[in-house]
Amino acid sequence: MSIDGQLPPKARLLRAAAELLANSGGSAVSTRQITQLAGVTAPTLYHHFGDKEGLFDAVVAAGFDEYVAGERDFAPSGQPLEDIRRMWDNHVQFGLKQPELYLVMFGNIRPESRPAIVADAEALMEEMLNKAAVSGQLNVPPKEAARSILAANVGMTLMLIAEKVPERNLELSAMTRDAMIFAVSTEQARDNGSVDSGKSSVVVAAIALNAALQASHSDQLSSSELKLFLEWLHRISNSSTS
Amino acid sequence: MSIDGQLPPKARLLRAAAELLANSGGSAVSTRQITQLAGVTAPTLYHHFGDKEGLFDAVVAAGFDEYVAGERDFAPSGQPLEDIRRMWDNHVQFGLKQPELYLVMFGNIRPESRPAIVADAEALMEEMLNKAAVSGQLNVPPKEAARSILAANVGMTLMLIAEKVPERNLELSAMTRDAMIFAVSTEQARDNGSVDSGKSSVVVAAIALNAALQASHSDQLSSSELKLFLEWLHRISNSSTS
DNA sequence: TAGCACCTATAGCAACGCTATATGAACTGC
DNA sequence: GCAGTTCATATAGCGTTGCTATAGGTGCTA
Repeated sequence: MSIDGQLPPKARLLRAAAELLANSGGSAVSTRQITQLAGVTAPTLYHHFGDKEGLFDAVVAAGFDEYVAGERDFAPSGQPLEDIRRMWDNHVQFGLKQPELYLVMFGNIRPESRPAIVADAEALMEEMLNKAAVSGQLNVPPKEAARSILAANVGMTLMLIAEKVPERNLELSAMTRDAMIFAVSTEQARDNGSVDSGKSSVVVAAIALNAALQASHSDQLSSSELKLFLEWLHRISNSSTS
Repeated sequence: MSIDGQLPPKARLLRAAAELLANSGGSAVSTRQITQLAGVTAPTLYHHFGDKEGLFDAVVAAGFDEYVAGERDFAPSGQPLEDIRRMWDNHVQFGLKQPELYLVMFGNIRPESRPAIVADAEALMEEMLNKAAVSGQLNVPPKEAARSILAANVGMTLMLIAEKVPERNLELSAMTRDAMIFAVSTEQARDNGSVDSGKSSVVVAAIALNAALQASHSDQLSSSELKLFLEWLHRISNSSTS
């Protein structure tokens, strides 16, 4: 009933915490449980991780690597918006496969305090959306698009986790996913065509140019010029989120 | 430093819990804090509410009444989908105005366990969507639509709560809201028209009829006939969430 | 061999949720 | 008017929680 295998105590603590978390069924996990399973006494935990939250952060960081690996594996299909769809589904699958870990990562909301991991996940999605923006497929600045899509993605995943397994309806996720992607994409990026979103082409072009410049680190302008130029573009881009 | 006013201990406990919750800033609130502020000893709490969660449930129930009151005040505009928009905004405003209470209500997710309050909020939205479905404005069964919209609504609200006040961007909420409503509505319900969702008119009609029958408790069919009929309609309706 | 980090254990603190038990107050039936 | 019952609150304390002051052991370098 303990984790051995000649591993150093730090690794044993991490493994014990992850294992207890995965099998906790949602109820709390105590430091005493963790240290006992790791075959270690209390102060060892605090020596290596500072406090309980530090340990959980470390577990989360490991979980995030796995999460990112899943996101990146699917990435380059050449169609950025298609990649966003896969990202969404991968996010949901990650949450349903490891609900307790997911809840620690994305379900621990506190007012005015964004966990680092959420910012990372958002950056990952923004990076992908940037490619869509460069090719003029985005109706909205990538940052805002990423934030909205991820919020809906997290909300949907949390709802699915809260539901009993046989009642989980992944079609709801698919519908919401497509609705969000549709909302942020330009008409030429859509299959069904013929929707006038009311956004002028200059705004779309500004969004695309903004994204392209940030991605390419162009040398054709001095850094101060570039800074001003980017700020100007940023203002135009943001005026699109009416 | 205590709540008096000749109120009975039960009411004082409720008020103390709500006040501490509102000012906790996200950190945990202990039963000892609550009972001390209420001017009462520990067993009194357990006599009236069973346990800590029971007390919080009672606080949440009171908060939910306030939430429902806000939702219902805005309700009957004659345009159900417009009412859904207001519902969404009201939900977000409620969350931003009382973030701690909101987090207890909607942020306490545990695997395979849906809090009663979520089901209530969903029923409230489903009720409203039913009106839209009756008039043929819904592309998707009301239950599924309510679940999806609410999931996105909660996700967006949680994201906004986690952001620092000056950085909260309500336009993201508006965009996501419109995207969700757009996704579940039929073409004739949309302002921009001319989008073919690929749903056949018979499916939309089935959804509308299904909603109308459930709302009216029609007497024109026997209960066994009605049951079979509803099941049949339900199957057609659900085939629309492709 | 001496000294020095590094790591782990012994023992225990304050705070937590909760409860077994007892006492007072209010109502009920005769 | 009084005993019996029920409701409501208090005293005191249990077991568990996250965390730490302190000390001892281990392996490396000088």
